[in-house]
Amino acid sequence: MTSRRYEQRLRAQSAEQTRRRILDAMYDQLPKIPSVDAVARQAGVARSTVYLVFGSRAGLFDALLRDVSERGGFADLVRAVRDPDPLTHLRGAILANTRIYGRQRDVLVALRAEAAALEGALERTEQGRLGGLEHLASRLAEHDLLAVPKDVAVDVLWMLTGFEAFEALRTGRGLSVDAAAARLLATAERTLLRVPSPEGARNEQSSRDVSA
Amino acid sequence: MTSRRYEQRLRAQSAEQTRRRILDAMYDQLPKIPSVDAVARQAGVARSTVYLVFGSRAGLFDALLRDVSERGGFADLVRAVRDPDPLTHLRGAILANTRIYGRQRDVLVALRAEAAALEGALERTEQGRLGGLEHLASRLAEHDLLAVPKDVAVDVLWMLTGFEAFEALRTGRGLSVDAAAARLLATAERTLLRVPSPEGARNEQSSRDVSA
DNA sequence: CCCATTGAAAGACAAGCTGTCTCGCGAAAT
DNA sequence: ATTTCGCGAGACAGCTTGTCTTTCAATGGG
Repeated sequence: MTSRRYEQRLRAQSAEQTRRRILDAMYDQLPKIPSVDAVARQAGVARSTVYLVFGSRAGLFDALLRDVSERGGFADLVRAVRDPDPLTHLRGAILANTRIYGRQRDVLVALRAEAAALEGALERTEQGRLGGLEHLASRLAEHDLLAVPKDVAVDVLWMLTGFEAFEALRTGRGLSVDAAAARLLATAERTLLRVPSPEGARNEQSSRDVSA
Repeated sequence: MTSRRYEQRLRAQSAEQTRRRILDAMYDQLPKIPSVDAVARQAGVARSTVYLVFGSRAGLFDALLRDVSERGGFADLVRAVRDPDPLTHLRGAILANTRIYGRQRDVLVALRAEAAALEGALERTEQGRLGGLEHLASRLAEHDLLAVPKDVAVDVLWMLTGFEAFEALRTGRGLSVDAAAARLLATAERTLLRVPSPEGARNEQSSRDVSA
C-alpha cells in the first residue's frame, strides 16, 4: 500500500491553477475584507479546499502579500536604486515607491486591516525596505549630502516611505498619487539634504510644480 | 399604568458606574482587542448589559475613543496653541501631540485595528486636528515664516502629526517618545520653515540633542 | 408602607465566522 | 488495472455579534 512514487505534472499544474483562482477571487473582493467562505464561493471552490491549500485565513492573506510583492511594478524602483547618482536614487525611489502604493492600495489597505493576524509576515516584508533605506542613507552620506546624522536620515526615510504616510496624504488629504509623491519628496529633500544650494532649489522647484 | 414620572438620581448614578466599569474593563485588556463577552466578564456585568448601555461592539469602541479624548493630557497642547509666538506653537504642538500618542498608545493601536467598524467616529475626531493645523499654517504664513505654500504646509503637518507617523518611528524604528518627537519636529521645521537662519540652526540643535 | 418604574442579570436564539475532519469521486500516473 | 491524490461535499465544534424575552430587586412617588 505504501509503495509507488508518483510525479504528477498535470496534477501539480491544475493545483497551481486552483491556487491562482483563489487568490484572484480575493483580489476581486477587495477592498472589502472577505471571509474564507466568500473567497471560496467566488473562486468556485470548496471552502475546505482553501484550507487545504493555504492552511488558514492568515495563510491566505500571507499568500496575498507575497503575491503582491512578486507582481512587481518594482522595476522602476530597482532602476532608481541602481542609478549612480545618489540624488537620483533618492528621488526615483520615493516616486516609484509611492506609485507602487498607489497601484496596490486596495490590497495594502486590506492587509493592514488584517495586520493582527499576519504578525511576522508584514515585518519580513518591511525588512527589505529598511535595508534599502540604510543603503540609500549610506550613499548620501558618502557623497557628503546629508544635513543630519545617518541614523536620523534612516528614521525619517522610514517614516516617509511607509504606506501609512502615503495613505495619510492620499485619503486623509485627498491628494493624487503624484501630488502625494511630491509632498513626500519635498519633505525628504528639505529635511535630509545639505543646504538649499542651487541643487536644492531645483529640487524644490520640481516637486512644487507636480503638486500644483 | 402610564402615569408616574420618576427621577431616580441614585439609579442614574449607579448606571454611570456600570458604564465606567465596562470602559475600565476594556482599558484593562488592551492592547489585545477583547470580545464583548470578555469585556462584560472582566467588568462583572452581563453581556446583554453592555449592549444595553453601548448598543453594539462599535458603540463600545466609539465610547472608548471619546473617553480617551476627554481624558486629556491635552493641556500642554492647548497651551502651545495659545502661545503668541508661532514657532513656539509649532514646536510645542508637535511635542505635546507626540507625547499624547505615547501615553495613549495602547488605546490608539486597538482603535486603529478596529477602524473598519468605527468609520465616521475616527474621522470626526481627526477633523479637529485638521482645523488646528490650518490655524497653525495660517499663523506661520502671516509671520512670513513658511518656505512652502500654505496648503502644502497643511499636508505635511497632517502627515507628521498623524498617529501613524509616530507609530512608524516608535515601533518600526524602536525610538523613544521624545526621540520620535525630535525627528518629527526636525522634519517639520526643515521642510516648512524659511532658511536655516540662526533661528533654524537653534531648532535643529535642540531637536538633535534630545535624540542623541 | 405600597407598588409602579426601571437598571440590570440571565439566558435562549439566530446567524456568521474559523478551523478540523471524514467520505468519496474521478482523473492521472505507473 | 490499480494506486494516488486533488478536490468537492458536508458534518461538527466552538467562538462571535446581535436581538429579544423573562425575571429580579432597588428606588422613590404618593
